[in-house]
Amino acid sequence: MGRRKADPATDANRRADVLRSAARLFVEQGFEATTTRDIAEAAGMRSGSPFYHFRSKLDLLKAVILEGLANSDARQQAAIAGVADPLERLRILVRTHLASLHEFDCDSPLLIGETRALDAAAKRDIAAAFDAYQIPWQATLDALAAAGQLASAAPPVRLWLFGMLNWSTHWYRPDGTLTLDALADSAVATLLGGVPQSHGSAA
Amino acid sequence: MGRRKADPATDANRRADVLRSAARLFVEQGFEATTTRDIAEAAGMRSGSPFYHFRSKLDLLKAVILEGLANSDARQQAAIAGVADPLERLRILVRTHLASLHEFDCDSPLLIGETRALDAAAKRDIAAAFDAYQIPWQATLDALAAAGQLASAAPPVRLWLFGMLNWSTHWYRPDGTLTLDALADSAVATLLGGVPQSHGSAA
DNA sequence: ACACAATCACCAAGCGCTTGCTTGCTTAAA
DNA sequence: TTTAAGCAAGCAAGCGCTTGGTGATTGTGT
Repeated sequence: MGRRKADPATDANRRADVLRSAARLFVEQGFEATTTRDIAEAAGMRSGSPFYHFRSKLDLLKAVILEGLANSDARQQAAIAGVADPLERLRILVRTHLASLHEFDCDSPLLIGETRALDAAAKRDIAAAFDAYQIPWQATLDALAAAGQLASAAPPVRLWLFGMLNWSTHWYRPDGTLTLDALADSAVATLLGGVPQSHGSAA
Repeated sequence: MGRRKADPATDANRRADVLRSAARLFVEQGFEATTTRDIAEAAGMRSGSPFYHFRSKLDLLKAVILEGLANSDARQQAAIAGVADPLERLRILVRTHLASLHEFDCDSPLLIGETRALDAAAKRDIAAAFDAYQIPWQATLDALAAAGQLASAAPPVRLWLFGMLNWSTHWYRPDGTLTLDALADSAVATLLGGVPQSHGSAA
């Protein structure tokens, strides 16, 4: 029994199934705590089959992170397209970033912070992709600083901002009362030091 | 050959040696990537000996985190004793926190973010200790908000702040040009939205 | 149109190694 | 003599990964 389904459209996406199963498990329990058998089972395969699509578990991790970064970048570009106001752009960037972090129903989640196991070469590739991801952020921060809405847009500010947002995976629970919209507003308000500005609902 | 050294003062601290070796390795390579054999070797023991002092690897992790939290709390309390100005208190809290994160030459480092492997009971104990650690922070933020130096001291603000600082383990390199003092100034300035205020040196 | 080779995607089985942890014993100190 | 602190050896389980084979699909020559 070589395969289960005869639908070629489904068959062509089996590699993507492995990728997505791995992504979800890596998010939920971390890279090291996830076994390749877990991934295979989640994708409806036997224990050795993921290695037909990926050379090693580390290769799989690298692919998951790069694909997550690419998808997040695409969503981000689409979201800020045509938005000129830097403050609105910042809010959108923050909002989509939080979505990529917490709504892993979407194509593929952001998995920064799980790169420790990777070798230097893989880290470099991921860093390059992340640099591209950050370009609109720095531009927006620069614009805000030029407009006097932000005291400084020096590089550490961007890092602090990403720290705020990325660390939210350690405490934010999507099933709680705080929505991602409210979370985004709060983050932007905290960074800009102003009074939280709600968008359509009172904060 | 039951032991190597006959110095009783040294002997009494063998358990602490295991603790410290584990702490350093957990910081450097993460909990899951560190084997109990690594820890034993770092402490100058055979592979099974750590289990005389700790029931399990998870028990060891819990002890490491709790001791790191307790030491950091003690350093923090000592640092802010007698400091009345809330802005200066914030800077000291941030500075000592960054030191606990990055200078693991000190007694025992902060190891938040490695709790995933622990069971619910251990997580509760650690959360309780961390709540105590956060008390001076919230008080200081409240004072700053009352003084009009901070727009809001609502709970998420404290979480954003800890996110900023804790995430710095992913990018800050102590051997770089940026000192911990400058880092602390930058973080405080970013949070308060003002111009970075240097303490004794130009920023 | 049809035989047939090649290929794709996967399974069944398991290999070699590492892991956390245990057991029985030993030595120095109290 | 008893206890504290550790060693030497190893066990059972689990790990990433490999191997050889198999049915379905695709491509090719006639």
